[in-house]
Formats: sequence, structure tokens, C-alpha cells
Amino acid sequence: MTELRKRVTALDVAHAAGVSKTTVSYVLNQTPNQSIPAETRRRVLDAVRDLNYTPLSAARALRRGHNDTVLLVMPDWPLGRTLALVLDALAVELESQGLSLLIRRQHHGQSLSGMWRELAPAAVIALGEVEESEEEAILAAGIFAATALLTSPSSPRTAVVVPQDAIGALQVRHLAARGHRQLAFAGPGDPRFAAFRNLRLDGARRACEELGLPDPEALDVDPSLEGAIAAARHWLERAPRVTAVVAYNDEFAAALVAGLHQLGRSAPGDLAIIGVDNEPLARFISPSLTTVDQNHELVAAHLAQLVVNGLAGEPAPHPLHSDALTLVVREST
Amino acid sequence: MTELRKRVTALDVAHAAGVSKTTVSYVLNQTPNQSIPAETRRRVLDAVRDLNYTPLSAARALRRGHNDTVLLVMPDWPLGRTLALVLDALAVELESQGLSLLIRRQHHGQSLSGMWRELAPAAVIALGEVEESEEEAILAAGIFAATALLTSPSSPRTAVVVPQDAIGALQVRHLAARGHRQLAFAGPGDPRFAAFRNLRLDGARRACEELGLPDPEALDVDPSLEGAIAAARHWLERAPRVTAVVAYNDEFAAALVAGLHQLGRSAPGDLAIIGVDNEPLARFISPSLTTVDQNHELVAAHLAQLVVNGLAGEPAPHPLHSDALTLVVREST
DNA sequence: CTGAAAGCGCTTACAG
DNA sequence: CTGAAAGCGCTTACAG
Repeated sequence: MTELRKRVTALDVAHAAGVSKTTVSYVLNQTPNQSIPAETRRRVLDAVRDLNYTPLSAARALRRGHNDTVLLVMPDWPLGRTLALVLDALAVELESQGLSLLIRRQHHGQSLSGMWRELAPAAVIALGEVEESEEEAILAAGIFAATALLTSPSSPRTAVVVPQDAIGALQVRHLAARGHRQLAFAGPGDPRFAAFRNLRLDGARRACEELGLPDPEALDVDPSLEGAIAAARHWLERAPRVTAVVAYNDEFAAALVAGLHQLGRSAPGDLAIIGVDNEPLARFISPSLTTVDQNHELVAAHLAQLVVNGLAGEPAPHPLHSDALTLVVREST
Repeated sequence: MTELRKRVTALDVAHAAGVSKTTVSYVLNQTPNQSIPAETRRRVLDAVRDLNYTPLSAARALRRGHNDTVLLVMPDWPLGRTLALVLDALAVELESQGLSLLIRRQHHGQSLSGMWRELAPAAVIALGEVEESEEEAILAAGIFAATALLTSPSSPRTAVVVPQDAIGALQVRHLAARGHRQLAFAGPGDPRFAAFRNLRLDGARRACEELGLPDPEALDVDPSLEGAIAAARHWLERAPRVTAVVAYNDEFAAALVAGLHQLGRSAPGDLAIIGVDNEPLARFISPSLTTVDQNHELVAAHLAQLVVNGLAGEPAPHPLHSDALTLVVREST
């Protein structure tokens, strides 16, 4: 077993450079209104390099009252492709600003309060609704708070929006433009997806209403070949016959395409199908999938900007409308 | 603007409970060899609840010398499906043990040393090779170190293995069992994938050698329809003719399946194709993709176990062999 | 069974 | 231009 080596502290650097801890700190933090001669600065920096000194974030956090960390709290959602890409891009983006992203899931009954009080992050990003009193408490602790809602914001707060309802609406408008009137919605029955599913369905419903189309029938589908076959059969035999399906995502869409094929039918002739996520394999399905692409880079950049501006006391960036959403038209519709 | 509220500290709890900070700490940490009467304990716990007290991790970390955090350092790899799922499952697993997972990318030229010295985590997990001296330094700082290599370990260290070479070998053995002898490897030219690509190719090469098959030709393919068509044409016209392709992942495999279709050919008759990752859409490609599934839950559980055992001073769990790999046979081979 | 006190490694008024 | 000193909120020998 190797012997435990003592940590190199600012005091060690101070000694090596022949100055005090204070000066070391001033140099390293480039504290304003301190005029330290270049020569002294160089000596400190040399010592830092020679000793391989790194300030301990815990000590700094204790003194400053907060970390250089952004705490992202999310419900216990399954990690889909888009969410994973957004979070990854966000982490990279924040890192480039000297911030760490710490992602925590909030399981049922776990208190949000405990998480941020324990960590004392610079900012908290909540995915999904947060109680007003909780948000107040976060702000009162001097922590910047942002909320990433899945729907259009009801209040003009610091809420970034990744509007799931806009996805459903976009899907419906595309199908309507192709002449379809009798639509159906195919999504997961699993309650873990409910937050996303329900909002997409809502958006689809509202769009149908606006376009004067009948309300789309929502069906829980098992995204297997058998589940898809059953669903497709149901729609084809139904009166009035469904001619197009809004799928929860590309997996459901792909299952339906394959199911139709098994029935000797095909998209879009017998049933038009549109997915969401623009999975890498979506274009290689045959017929290739029409889908909605969520621009994860844009969403991540926006979230990062919101936090960075907030920490700097600058105004929030302009809200993301549906710019982050792109319709990718292929063969299945 | 809300007024800044002062933090609730252990001293506040002590006052409210009529005891000292010491006793509060003993109760909250269940410090061994302290016999605190149930009544006192209750008073402390009540005060904690009433005041909504949460210990500040930075203060605890400063005192203890380390955090309850696991630092995972990875190269600047693109986040593929399997990696994302492993990391997510690992985070969940560690959370259930009271540990946070902090993921950081190590960009070129960035020092690993700076990251762990700054954070003072309980453990460091490095994805990929780490210099011996660096690992020594981590250990010497009292931090548990684990390495998740992409290949079979050369030394009997605390290295978890996610053997990418075994994937390539598994692909080749399946194709060989189907009677194929003249194989090719299709992968990305993008150097960001090189670590994974090269190891899978190596594994494929070695398996061919063991089976007495000719060395597989490796081709950089653009995973688009056009790229796939060009590649497929090349293999079909080549002498000796290639009869089966080991694809880097399902995206490449799907592109090749689609490319063949465009050429009026099909898998597996004209060219057998096997992918990696078992993407949700892989079974809905037609013909459906044969692929290799990496059990991300198993890998994550193993990594978590390694860390937890390490922190508790217990021996490492038995190594993961290729148990985490499953061949999923479908129509494309 | 309980508490006073030291000390972890920083930052930052404050004094010179 | 520079440093001595206080203090952030914990944990833990140590003394009673």
C-alpha cells in the first residue's frame, strides 16, 4: 500500500513563492482591484506549476457559500435518445464555462430541498414543474433557478421550454397537409413515459381541433411486431377507417411500419406513419420514416446560456420557440 | 428580490434540541461507540426535521478529506447508445448507495490530475488507459481508483473490462458458423470513434486468424445510403467476393442493408450483415438486423459494485467476462 | 453520556 | 503592494 501523501495547499505555494496565502489567492483568482507586480505573479504561478497545486473545491465552496456546480434534477424518467443527447451537450457546454453538471434523479418522495441544500450548487435546473415555495427557497439561498418545462410556459419565469405538445401538433399538421383527416395516436402504456406521451397527445389533439379534424383515437401500443400488427389491424378495420398515425417516437413508428408489412400492407398507402426523434436508423427503415427532429444542441446551448446569464446577472436569452423542432419528411407519410 | 436566508447549520439544530453540535453530528452520522439515549436522539432528529436541516457536503468534504462523489473521467468520445445507457444506469446504481456520479470529459491536453485534486472524490473511474504514475497519485491521495478498459486487461488490476475486441470476435464467429469465409469490416473513418472501431476490428481480425479465415478487409464507410451503396458494390464486385460484413454498429449495418436493397440485392443472400448495439429499431429494419447486445445494466452494476467494494475495503467482484455480450440472431445473417 | 475546541483549505475584509 | 486573521460548517480526538 502506498503511503498517503499530504495535500499541497495554498500555504505550500505561498512558502515556495515567498509570499502569503492571500497573495496566492489573489493571483489565482485574478481578484479585481489588486495590483500585483508581474514578477510576484510569475513567482506564484511558477510555484503552482512546480508543486502541481490545485485548489480544493470543497474549501472554496465552504467559504464562498456555493459550488461551481449546476445541479440538474429530473424525475425518474427513462433516458431516451434525445434527453441523453441534450444532457450530454449541456454538460459539455457548461464545462466550457467552468461549471460541472451534476444530474440527479428525484425519486418519488425524495425532497428537492435536500439535494440543493446539501450540494449548495451555483444553479439548479429542474426538469418539470417545481413548487413555487421551493423555487423561492432556492432563490432565497442565493442559488439561480431555472425550470425546463415540457410545455409552453404559463408564467413568464426563467423557464426554458422543450415543448412536447408542439411535437404532437407538428406531426398532425404534416399529416393534415398530406390530406389525412382520420388520425390515431400510438404511444406507450408504461406510466414512466406518461409525462411525454400525454403532452404530445395533447398537442396532437389541439392541432386536430384547430384544423377541424376529428379527435384522434389514442391507443396504447406495445412496440413489438405483434403489438404493432394488432394496432394496425384495428385501425384498418375501424369505421371510419384511420389513414394516418401519430407515433410517440420512431420506435413505435418503426414497429407499425413493420407490422403493416406483415399484414401485406404498407406505409404510406394503407396507413401513413410519422415518428419522433430522428433515430439514426429511421432513414434505413423501409419505407424510411418521416419524423420530428429535436435539435438537442440548440436546446442544450439555450439551457447553458440561461444559466450562465443568470449567474452573471444578465437577462435571460430569448425563449426557444419551436425552432428546436424540425420536420424530416421521408417516405412513410 | 427575495432577501437572502441564512443557512440552517448543525449549531441551530443543537440549540433547538438543547445539545451540542457534537451530539448532533453523532446522531446524524450514527457514529459508532457512542451510546446516545433514545430520548436525546429523538430530540435531535425532531429538530432536524423542524428546521429542515441538511448538512453541507462541502463542509463535510473539507473535514473528511473527500466527497461522496465518484468522478468518472472519459475521453471526448461521442456518446453512443450503449455508453449513455451504461452511464445512466451507473448513476442510478451509485445514487442508491449514497454516492453521486460526476462525469467529466478529458479534452486533449487537460490533466486528469487537476480534476480529482480539485474535487477530492471518494473514487475515480477512468474510461480508458491511465498512466501508472497518475493512478499511484490517486491512490496515494486516499482515493479509490478503477479503470474501465475497452479491452481485456493486461495486468491484474482493478480494471473493469468492456471488451470491445470480444464484440468483433463474436461477430466473426457467428458469420463463420453460418459458413462465411470472406469477410469485410465496415466502420467509421471519423477518428473520434477510433478507440472503439480499432478494438472491434482487432477482435474480428484475431478471430478470423483463429478460425483460419482470410484477414477481413477493413473499409471506412460513410453511414449514408450513398456510402453504403458504394461499399456494397465494392464488396460484391471484388475478387474474391466478400459474402459477409462485420459492421461497426447497427447504424452501419442498417445503411448496408438499405444500400443492398437499392442495388436490387439483399441480405443475407447477397451479403450477410451483423451490427452492434441492438438499437430499438434494429428489429424493424427489413431484413431485421442480427446484432450484438451489450448488457448495460450488468456493466453498470459491476462498475458500481467495484467502487462500493473498493470503498469498503472489500475485494473486487469477479471480473465480467463476455457475459455482458449477447448475440441477437435475426434475419440479416 | 456530552461538550469545548481544534482544524480541514480556502477567500476576503481590514490594516498597514 | 502585501499579510495576519477571521470565518465558512462540519467531524472527531479529547477531556470530563
